Amino acid sequence: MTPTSGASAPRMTKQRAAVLDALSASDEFRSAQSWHDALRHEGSTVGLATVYRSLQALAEAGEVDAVVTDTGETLYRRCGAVDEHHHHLRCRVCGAAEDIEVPQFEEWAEKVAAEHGFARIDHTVEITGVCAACTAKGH
Amino acid sequence: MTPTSGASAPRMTKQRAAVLDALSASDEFRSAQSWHDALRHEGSTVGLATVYRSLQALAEAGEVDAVVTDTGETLYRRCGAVDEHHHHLRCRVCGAAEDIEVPQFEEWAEKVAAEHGFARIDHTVEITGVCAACTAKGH
DNA sequence: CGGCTAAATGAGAATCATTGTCAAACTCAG
DNA sequence: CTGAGTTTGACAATGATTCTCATTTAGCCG
Repeated sequence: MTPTSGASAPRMTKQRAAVLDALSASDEFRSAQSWHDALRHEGSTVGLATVYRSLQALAEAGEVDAVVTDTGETLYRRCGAVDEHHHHLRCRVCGAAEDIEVPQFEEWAEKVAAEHGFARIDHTVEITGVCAACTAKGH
Repeated sequence: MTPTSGASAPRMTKQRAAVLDALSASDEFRSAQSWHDALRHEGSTVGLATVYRSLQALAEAGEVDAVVTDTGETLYRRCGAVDEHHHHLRCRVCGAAEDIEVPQFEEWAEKVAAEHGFARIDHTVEITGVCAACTAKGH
């Protein structure tokens, strides 16, 4: 247990590296299963469970964004800018996503939460709609 | 199909009434399964599938709020005020929720979406934290 | 550098919430 | 009251995610 040392870093295995690599190669939101497919197509033999484990670990470490869709699927994406928390505008037809910024939202959230006695705040802001291309197709 | 008539109102069966009733008796966020349990304890014989169907219908009709937790479970709660769209501040330890209002958020969302060419906007704003009571307990 | 031990992996079974199926029960219009 | 079309309920099916466990591997020790 070595209680004196801090949190131990996870081992760097080739499959964990592969997941990290795949994430870095694209900045789309994709499900764990989808990332797994991508890895398989690149010739990797990673198991689905391993992809899930890696993704979860990365999400906890704050290195990837994780959003839960309304169907219960969890989507992951490399978190480009660690320096600033941002939000998303997602097309509910084609899935395309764009980053957006919500000015003053963080401060506002902190303030309201404090007023209600809440601590350790976290928040989710997702805006969904139908993008121009999909609207043109009649959606 | 009767294309001339508008959307037909769903039939009012005793099980649908029971679901509505249960929802009205409490304003907590609970899962479909949890509501089903509650109904069974009240002596109702509603089936789980029926509870799911009713809850979905109500959510689509805007009569109940539905939020998806980070574990993929969908929680439902009677929506007190139909007149205004509101958001929630939820304790991630004990589940308590309070309604909050986000001034100008709707307009802001519309504007940003329009700038990106998106239409038919919808949004989710959830703030989670640890409430005073739970913080006191060491969480 | 070779060995060792605990952590990580992979294949598939298991789990959980939710949805689909279909015959039987029920609502509502006439 | 009666018929036609909905809705229901029991249970199977699905789909995503997690667990199990024997096997492999990373990283440390000598």
